[in-house]
Amino acid sequence: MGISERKEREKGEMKKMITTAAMKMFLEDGYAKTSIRNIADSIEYSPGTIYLYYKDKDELLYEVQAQAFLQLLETFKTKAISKNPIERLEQLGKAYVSFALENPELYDLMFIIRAPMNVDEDLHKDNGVATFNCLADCLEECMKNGLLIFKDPVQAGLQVWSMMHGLVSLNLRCRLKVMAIEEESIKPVLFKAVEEYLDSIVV
Amino acid sequence: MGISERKEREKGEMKKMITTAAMKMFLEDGYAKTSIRNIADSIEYSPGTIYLYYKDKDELLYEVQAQAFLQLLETFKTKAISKNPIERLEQLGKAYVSFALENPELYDLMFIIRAPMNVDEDLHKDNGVATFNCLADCLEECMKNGLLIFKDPVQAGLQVWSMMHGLVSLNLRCRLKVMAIEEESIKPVLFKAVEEYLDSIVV
DNA sequence: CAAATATACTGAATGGTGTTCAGTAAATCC
DNA sequence: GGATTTACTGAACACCATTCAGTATATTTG
Repeated sequence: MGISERKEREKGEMKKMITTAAMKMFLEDGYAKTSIRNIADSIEYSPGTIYLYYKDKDELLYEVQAQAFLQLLETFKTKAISKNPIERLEQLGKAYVSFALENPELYDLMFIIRAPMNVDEDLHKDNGVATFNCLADCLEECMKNGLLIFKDPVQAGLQVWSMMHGLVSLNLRCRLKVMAIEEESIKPVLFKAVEEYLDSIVV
Repeated sequence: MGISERKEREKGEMKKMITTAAMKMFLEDGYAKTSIRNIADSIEYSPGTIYLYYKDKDELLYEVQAQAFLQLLETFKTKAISKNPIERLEQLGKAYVSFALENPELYDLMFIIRAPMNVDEDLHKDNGVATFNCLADCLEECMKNGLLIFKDPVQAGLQVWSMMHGLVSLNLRCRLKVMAIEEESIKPVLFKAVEEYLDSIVV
């Protein structure tokens, strides 16, 4: 019967409505300053209704994080298209840094809360994994052709991602202030860092 | 007259009493779960009293952060003592990673909140700067002797710090899960990363 | 079709939060 | 010794996340 299907669909639409409003408000006002009440207000439902669709505020955040990782994955797919794996690696790195610079609040959201993939064994649709694999695959292709200094693919992924994440997260937390880098030169400085670093890991 | 001096001293003692309790509770229960009321309770004063010494909860955090940076600086000074700047660089890197692994809550506290040094022009006693300079000085000495691949000292500091921060912060936010690194091998894997990376930047 | 049930939603209530401020009591000053 | 400054209190304010008895609508059953 079509009724249960319609119900399912309506449930999905409601969840989307909530997450869309939540994402908008998280980005505009920050996670901490966005209350369930505010979200409920903005979609014209009572606060209790949100709890019929999401266990708590954290679960709402996880949903938004999943969407954010998907967004980053999309960026990778459109910006890192070179057939040459080394070139593609640079495209990935710059896409990552650009993403963080252009969506600082979103990037922050993706890394605020500890253990967002803590449902552990659960088959939590993990966009984070898919996004990381985009990088891992590229590194693997580079290494297969002996183009990188790494011997261990785990180390390769760890080090490259750490460098990218380190660059953008130190910037987002304003820790670059201690290096006296002026605001307007941040982007070129970070891009230079990506280029120099990637140059330093090709054989 | 000695009265105002005693008052000054007592004020300082009170501030220390508050920050000590705050640090303890931030580390035990986390920043978000620690309330001004809880802190007041633990030192047996009323909530209002805390506001006579600190403007708000954030200012309390900044104080704790300053102390944490001082603590990291101390770690650097005791663990990075080699005369050889390249050796010292490795000691610094490992000290940094160890510090984060051994004090995860503290490290988190140092990088949770956006713009902690946002009093800007104010001569906010900046332990963060002093700590970073420890690294910057070491890098400068290496570069002066032509031991590193870097040409620009700013890039050197940025890249090295980014790698260290990236490694430990991805770990703290449980983002290493996507690489399927087992819990017990995290420390050796991170140390290996530090060694490999530093090897890759010496000429 | 009507009664029974299931679903979707409400909004007040609970027990918290950061922060303020009138009031009080003690210490210091004149 | 009276006036004033200082240190502190704790109730009050405006929020917060979350829960849950109650209601109204939709669906199913007899």
